[in-house]
Parts: sequence; structure tokens; C-alpha cells
Amino acid sequence: MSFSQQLFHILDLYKIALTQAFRRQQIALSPLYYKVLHLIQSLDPATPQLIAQQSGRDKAQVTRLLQDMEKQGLIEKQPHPHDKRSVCLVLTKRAATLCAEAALLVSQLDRQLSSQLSVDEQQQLHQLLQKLAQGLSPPP
Amino acid sequence: MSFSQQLFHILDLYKIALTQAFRRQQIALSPLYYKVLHLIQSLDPATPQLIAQQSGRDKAQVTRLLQDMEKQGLIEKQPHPHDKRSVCLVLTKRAATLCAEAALLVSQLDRQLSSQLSVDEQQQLHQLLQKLAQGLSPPP
DNA sequence: ATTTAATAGTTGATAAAATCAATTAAATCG
DNA sequence: CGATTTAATTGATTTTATCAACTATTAAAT
Repeated sequence: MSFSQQLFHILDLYKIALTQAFRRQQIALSPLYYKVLHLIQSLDPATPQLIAQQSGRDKAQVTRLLQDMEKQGLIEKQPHPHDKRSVCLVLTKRAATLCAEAALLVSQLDRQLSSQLSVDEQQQLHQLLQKLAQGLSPPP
Repeated sequence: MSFSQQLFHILDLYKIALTQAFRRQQIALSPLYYKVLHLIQSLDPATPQLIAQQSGRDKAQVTRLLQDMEKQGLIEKQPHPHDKRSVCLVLTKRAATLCAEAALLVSQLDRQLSSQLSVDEQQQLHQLLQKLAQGLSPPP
């Protein structure tokens, strides 16, 4: 079994587990929504552009995701200080709460994952994966 | 950065690289189509049911994927020898060729990936990933 | 400084992927 | 046999993704 197959397999399992965990805890977020919210939270300032880049999604899709999120009261768009074309995205209180709850489940899942490994192994894996990622980073 | 984030990131990069490689070589297959074709090829007998399980997709979705593939002349449905409810899926010659070409690109990508690692590291990673997967396998 | 080119975001149109409930036909079990 | 499971399909819908065209603003170039 190739690395890629192995990785895909794990990710499939992970997505399923995450979706179910969210559902159990009544967290109305798809993995994608969580990812975007999480990105908004961790980027400063968070612009649609950055979200698109960091999430690897099309900017048109991001625009629509954000519109949806705004309608759902998850985010707000604020004017960008230096660039009138752009906007700064911030989580609403509600979203921040949701996001925190979700993050808890994510970290539980991650612990469930990493509990399969010793601390040494965890570090090894981390480094190995980092190397892998370098093999995929698009050449400039 | 958590394991899951790292994994997702790698998978995103991988999908992009794969899609581009397919496009460059004029291989008209999405990663999903390739996955399904590959599964059909490697399962014997290959039934929609099995495809759904192994690919982690909804059986309704699989039915439609297969209908599409049949229309496109990629697969044929043959009566199942022991079970009249079921069908056996086989690749057409055309699909087998496509699949082989795609497999080549996949293995190139995998080599590109694993070239980041020494042989030892590759083995380590393989084992570590296997352990990870166990942490996600749904409890019976 | 003014034209030019690049960038940020949006819109339109559409396709691909996924979900969930309900249905049909065949197999299996008690 | 009748009841229950199983394999595949269908209907209806939602979510995610793609690609090209367009507007407004910024940056760059002469």
C-alpha cells in the first residue's frame, strides 16, 4: 500500500470520526466550516484571500462560504485598514464558542490518534510528515 | 500544528499535484474516478457494495458514479454468479489503459513523496501511519 | 502623474461530490 | 414458509468545487 493510499485512508477515517463527533455534540459545523472558522481565528488579519490560500480552496468558493457564514451569524466583515478592496474577517461570539467546542473535539480526536504512539514516535511522525509535505510543495 | 492539520495539508497538496499531473498527461480522470477504477481493478469480484465500503462513500453516490462510468464506457456490469441482486464490475479496455497510465503518475508522485525520506524513514513512516489508522478504525 | 498591469473580492453558470430517506428485488434465517 | 437482511437503485436535495468574466482598488512603469 502506497503512502498516498495510506494517507487517504487515514483522512477518510478521520473525516468520518470528526463529522460524527460534531454530530454527537450537536455542533452544526462541517469539517470545512470548522477549518475556515479556525483559519479566520488564527490569521490576523484574516482576509478572504488568505483563507483561500491557506485552505487550498478557490476564491469564488471562499466568497460564498463567507457569505453563508455571514448570513448564519458566524462571521462579520470589517473594512480593511490599508486596502479598500479587501475585508477583515472576524468571528462572532457565537462562532467563537462553536469553534472552541469544536476545537475541543478535534484535540480529543488528535489525542485519540496520537495515543497510538509513544511520545518519541509522535515526534518522529511529525518530522517525517513535514518532510513529506516538502516533497509536495509546489515549485516556484 | 496537530497531526490532523498536518495530514489534511499534505492531502490537499497531494490532490492538487495529482489533478495537475493527470491534466498534464491528458488523463481525463478525477482522483475519485481513479480511486474507484483502481478499486474495481483490485477487487475480485468488485461489487458496488464493496466499492462503497472500501472507498468510504455512500452507496447511492457509488451507484451514480458507476452509472456515469458505464455511460462513459469505462466499466461494464456483469451478472453476479451467486447473487442475482448484485453485479460484478469490470473495467473496459479503455479504462484499463487509462488506469494504467494514471497508476504510473501516481507511483511517480509517490516516489516524489518518498524521495524526501531515506529507506529507513519510509519504513518508519509506514508503520507509524498504520498505528495511526488503528486509532481511527471504528470500534465494533 | 497618468496609463498599465496586477490584485481583492464578487457574480454567474454549472459541474462534481455527498447525503438521506424510500423503494425494489433477491437472499438468508428462524 | 414468512420475516428480516442485504444489494442496488431512485428521488430529492445540499454541499463543495470550478472557471471565466467583471468591478473596484492598488501598485508599477514609464
